[in-house]
Amino acid sequence: MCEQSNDAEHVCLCPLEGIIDTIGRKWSLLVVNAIGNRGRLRFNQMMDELNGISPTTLADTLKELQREGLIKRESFAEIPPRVEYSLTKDGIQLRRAILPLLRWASTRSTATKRKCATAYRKMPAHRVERI
Amino acid sequence: MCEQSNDAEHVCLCPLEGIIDTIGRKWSLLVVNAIGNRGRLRFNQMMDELNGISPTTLADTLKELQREGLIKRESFAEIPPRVEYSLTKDGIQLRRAILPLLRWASTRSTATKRKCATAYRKMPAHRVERI
DNA sequence: TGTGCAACTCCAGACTTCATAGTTTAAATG
DNA sequence: CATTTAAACTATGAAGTCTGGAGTTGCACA
Repeated sequence: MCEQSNDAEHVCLCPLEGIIDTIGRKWSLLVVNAIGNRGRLRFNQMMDELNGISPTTLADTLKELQREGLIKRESFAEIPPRVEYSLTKDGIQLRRAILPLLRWASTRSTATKRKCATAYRKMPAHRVERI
Repeated sequence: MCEQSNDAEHVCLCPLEGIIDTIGRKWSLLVVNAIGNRGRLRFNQMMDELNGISPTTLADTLKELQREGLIKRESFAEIPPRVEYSLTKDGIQLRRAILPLLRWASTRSTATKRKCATAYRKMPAHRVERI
């Protein structure tokens, strides 16, 4: 624990202690990115975008992100009911911090696998880049 | 699956499909950063730096990162045996891509919790920044 | 009456992580 | 000669997380 350490050279990683259980979840960062991608997103839209996530996990992840103040949930009293998720200020900053990681993942994937290459060429840059 | 989609507008996240099981692990990114932080690191050094990880998890994570070509393992025939881990070229790029995320985590942590503030002030910048 | 939508919840089984204890090897120590 | 030490793990059993699919709720619309 760094609060007990008096070694000035010690590299303390404990800023992550509070947040690791949130952003360490398998899908957290991708959920944040997906929401930031579109501005606002609904549950089933996320299910479509995040290929492979289960509704249970998505629900858990959304609750956790909301608890940490990274996303905002708004529900509208309509029939059928509608719920929209968007990023908070903190969430927007997190999303900005994730972008290099996602770019790394894309370049790696296209370099090593060559799958989805055409789909990528088709995709307008602002879809990935814009906040 | 994006390879079957002919919708040019569809935002495809499948570059992540191959890598999500690796970087989606709870400690993967922190392990990569810890190694990059120091250049090369040994098992027990990582156990010290990554506060909270268990040896089982660390071993699994290292194997997975190695399998994906992100880190390199070198063992020396000494007594007691010594093993050192370092980043590959790919790993170095990944680490670069992670830095904004870690910086976000630090600012958030100091802003919201005010723990470890002195420890952070003590820490020389190059310990976090250098590759 | 019946179908459909939206946002979930529930469940069982699989996978991941946790904490702690133990293994291996041989030099160094008592 | 017996014990200790050190590093890098492995073993174990329990707890937490993820998966995939089915079910829930409430009301509009056919």
